[in-house]
Amino acid sequence: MKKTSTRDKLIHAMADALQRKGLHGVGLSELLEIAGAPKGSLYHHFPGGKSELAVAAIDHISRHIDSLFTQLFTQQPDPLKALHNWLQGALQQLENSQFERGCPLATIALESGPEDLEIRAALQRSFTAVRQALSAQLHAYGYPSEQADNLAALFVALYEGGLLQARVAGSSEPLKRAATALFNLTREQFPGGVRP
Amino acid sequence: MKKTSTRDKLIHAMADALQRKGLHGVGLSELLEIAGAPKGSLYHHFPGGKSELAVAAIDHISRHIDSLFTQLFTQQPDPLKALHNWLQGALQQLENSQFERGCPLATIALESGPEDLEIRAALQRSFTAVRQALSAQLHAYGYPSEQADNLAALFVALYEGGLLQARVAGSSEPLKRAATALFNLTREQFPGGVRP
DNA sequence: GGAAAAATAGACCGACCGGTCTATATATTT
DNA sequence: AAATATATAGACCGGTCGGTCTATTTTTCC
Repeated sequence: MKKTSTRDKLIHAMADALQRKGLHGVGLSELLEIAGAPKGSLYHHFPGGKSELAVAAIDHISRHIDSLFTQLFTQQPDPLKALHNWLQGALQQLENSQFERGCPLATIALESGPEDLEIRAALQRSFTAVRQALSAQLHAYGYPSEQADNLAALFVALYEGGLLQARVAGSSEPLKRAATALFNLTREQFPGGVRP
Repeated sequence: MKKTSTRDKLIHAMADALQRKGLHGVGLSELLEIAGAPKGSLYHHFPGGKSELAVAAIDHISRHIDSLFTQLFTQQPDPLKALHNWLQGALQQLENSQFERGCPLATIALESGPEDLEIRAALQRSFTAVRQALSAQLHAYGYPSEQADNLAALFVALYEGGLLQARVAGSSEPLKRAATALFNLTREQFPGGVRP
């Protein structure tokens, strides 16, 4: 009862490859083998070829992050604790994959140039959405919207920069340390001002 | 009176390419054209080919960062202010290049897999050195060494994650916001405990 | 100035890249 | 069942990839 369409298998294969090695790091042949599809299918579903598939994968990943967030913030109403869980999950995934699976969008974000218009647009949409979702939660928690925006950007930076460092180090330590530093700092400051 | 050796021109071309497009984003032909060197010279100076050149470029970049740090921390004894200047400089460079030049090591850090042994080792050395240099400054400023290590990792994450977000956004805003958030937080906490 | 070493030069190579094209099979619709 | 989309299949292509190899020039050193 496998219902996954060829199209979805291609998107999934690309998404996985993006997380592991980035866009330039995967060849079409590898992608097709993983997806179990012939070349004709790829260009039938994605006439734009590799980059159109990449855009579809980015959008897919973006939706996934979205649903992950709503889940996290529902389970844990305190957004700072929810963010802590988010980082924990990402770290878990990184460790379970021998430090291969970091942020699924970071690599292509750095690989892509200004000439890759649609890829860039998709990435921009996704990152903006993440920051907004995060900021909204912080704002609802009590942070003034300006501070919430700033803190959202900082948490995304912690996620990206922390995963990158952990990947290079082959150890979770850098991310854990960075997260500890930030959470210690936030613990001493509450939305309205100083701790009661 | 141009004294730059072919070897150095190759390293420089590679370093620039790594910052702009990463390792897989550049071809040897492009590298050679920029450096104004023939293929024979490349394989004379770097028998290991592209990846050996990449390692040399990483080491070069690492030394550059080192000297930049000593300069920054000499000009500005307060390490937090020095770090602020560091981020400002990186942002300047990003803006001046139409958001093409981010961290020179980040892209290859995400592209490289566990099979790229020497590249990984070079990256690991470099990132570890950066965190250590930074932590030492914070420690000398008064932070207990544990906290200094944590804060160092957080600042590197801010740099990496902030530049990545700014690059994707085509705007300095995300990095500025993240930096503002972090500096506001640190301003309220001093090494020994709470502000006097 | 002549031998040896270092560096430059670029033709050449097989492998693989992303992409196109035609043919066949499978649903879908009438 | 016939007709028509839709999807699968993979041979094929030109271009570029990183890398090798031989020949020549330049520098170094005695």
